[in-house]
Amino acid sequence: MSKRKPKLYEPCPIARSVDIFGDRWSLLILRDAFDGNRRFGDIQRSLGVARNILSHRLRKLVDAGILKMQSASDGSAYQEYVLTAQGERLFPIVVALRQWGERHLFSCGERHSHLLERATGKSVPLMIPVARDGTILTPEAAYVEKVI
Amino acid sequence: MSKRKPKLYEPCPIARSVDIFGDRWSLLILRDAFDGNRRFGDIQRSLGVARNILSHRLRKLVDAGILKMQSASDGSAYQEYVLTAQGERLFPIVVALRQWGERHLFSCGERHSHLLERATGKSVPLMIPVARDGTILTPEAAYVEKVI
DNA sequence: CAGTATCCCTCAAGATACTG
DNA sequence: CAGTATCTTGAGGGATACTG
Repeated sequence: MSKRKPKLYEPCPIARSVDIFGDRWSLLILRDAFDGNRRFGDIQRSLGVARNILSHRLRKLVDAGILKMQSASDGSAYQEYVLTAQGERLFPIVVALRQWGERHLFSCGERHSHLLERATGKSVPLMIPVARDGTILTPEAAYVEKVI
Repeated sequence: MSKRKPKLYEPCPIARSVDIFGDRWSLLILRDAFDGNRRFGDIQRSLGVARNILSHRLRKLVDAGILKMQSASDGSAYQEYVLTAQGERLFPIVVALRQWGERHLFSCGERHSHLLERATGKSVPLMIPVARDGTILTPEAAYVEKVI
């Protein structure tokens, strides 16, 4: 990601999203946030990322309104990084990514982590786009209306 | 993404997904694929990406089983890049990304593209994770079972 | 048109030392 | 512990010329 174009006016929501998460670590930081990892050091150890990089990414996510800093809940003097309301709404993306990965990125006997419901202990149902009439929305049944 | 750790055994599906799309262009290429953009040159112009980079990304996506090359449908001698079945299952991720971006990355009067249903011309309902009992699955109601 | 090859440059990322 | 500062490296990316 160098020598980037100015990125003047980007009318595609996906393009703007990629501007925020389109790197090696941001989505993993968000995964950790949903898993309840709030402290700098915990995230750093969990990801194995260099601390200066983590510092940059956290700042970027805070600036984007996805995370916020607040005083640590355990009374220590330090800060925690927690999801904002806007950040919590990334849950569908994280779930969709995880479900796709669970299905397609592991060979048959290979073990991997699972997303489960706390209430039942069973796997979360596959998330699928639904149309207004309640049927499954296939890619062909949707289209993107471009702005002029 | 330099000096990467060997990435020996990565048990998290999101981490593996990020290994595939965790860059500036792959998600945009997939967006274009869902929009029906199949030709190298069309994608290149659409994204404004350098051709050598696009070449690399396309190969990576083909290697990952997300895209496949096939002869052009218009009878020309060239190839097209189209989604595989596995690639089509990325639709939820692309939709979730787009919906989140539509909602959070544009200021009030700012125009942006919209995802619509072909049948009705209306916007696609917001995709939300649902639990087995049919209720909305909140982040707190789910957890990740790690492998040992 | 659809790429590949080459060159160059920037910056993400890593390692480590340092500060409050 | 939670970062910041500094240095280094190399991969990602851009531009362009070239080939089938």
